Amino acid sequence: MNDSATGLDLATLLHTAQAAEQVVEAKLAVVGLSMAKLAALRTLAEAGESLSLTQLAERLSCVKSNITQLVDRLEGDGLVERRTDPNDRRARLATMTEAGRQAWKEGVRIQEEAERELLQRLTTAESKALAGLLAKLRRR
Amino acid sequence: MNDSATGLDLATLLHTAQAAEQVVEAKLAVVGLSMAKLAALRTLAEAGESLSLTQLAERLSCVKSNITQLVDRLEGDGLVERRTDPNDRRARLATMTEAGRQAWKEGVRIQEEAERELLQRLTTAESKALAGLLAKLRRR
DNA sequence: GCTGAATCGTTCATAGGTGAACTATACAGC
DNA sequence: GCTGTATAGTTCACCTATGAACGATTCAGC
Repeated sequence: MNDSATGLDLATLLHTAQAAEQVVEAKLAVVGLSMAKLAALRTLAEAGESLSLTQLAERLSCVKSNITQLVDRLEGDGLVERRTDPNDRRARLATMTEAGRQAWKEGVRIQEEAERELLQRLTTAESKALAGLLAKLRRR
Repeated sequence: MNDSATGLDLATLLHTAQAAEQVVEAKLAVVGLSMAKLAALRTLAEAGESLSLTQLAERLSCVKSNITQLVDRLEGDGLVERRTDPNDRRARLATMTEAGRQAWKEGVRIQEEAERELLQRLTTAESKALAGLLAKLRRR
């Protein structure tokens, strides 16, 4: 309706991102994962050690109550365990189980494949251009 | 982690869209609206008449159960009313109230202003380029 | 050592989204 | 006219996300 001069609006950006997300989400669902769960597993894997729920919340850029629920679901799936922190009795440490490590590897494989497939539609130059434009939108 | 050659990944696209959405969402929240609510009001306004919940679901590209809840909230806010359809006793027609029409106008104003502010960071040529790249990603 | 402020995780209410199951109604074909 | 199937909307269970309030700890400063 607006900006007919440029052809770009927020709805387009949102819709494109959402569509891309749903493609990946659907592929991950086959192995019982979601992008939220995979992001948590990846964070734990990259940390190389257990993380408190607060650390997890910081690294995933979300609030603590969200992590409480996400770890509940991951624990229900047997991918993560809550352990007590010997140094701080307030804290709970999220620890990946062996099943969690397997799910993480499989999930990363699926996600990277889906991503490659999606970005294949753009040439290298186009990908660079898109990355630059998105960075400009994100600034500040 | 991957595609270091292009600098683009799905996370970047998702994050950019999400950040832009939150900016608009925050401004709409000031007048008690959200993008979901505004989209429903806009759809009713553009239709120029009452729409069944199924029609609303189709035009908003979401499932019926979502519309049930969204209209519940809009009705709670006094922006929309559920009326009976004289031609089909199964259907309920979502009708904008006068308050809904006011909220729609105000919401559109806020959203367009936020959008203009955001897209100001790009030149006209860049906007066109971005629109084209997004369309390429969306195709199929 | 005690006390008050900060931090940790949980719970709750709210918001937005999905899909499956259900009731009520409409309608085509016999 | 009846019957079976399709459609309309709701409810429910689930997932993801936020923010406020809360009990349990920790810890700085006195």
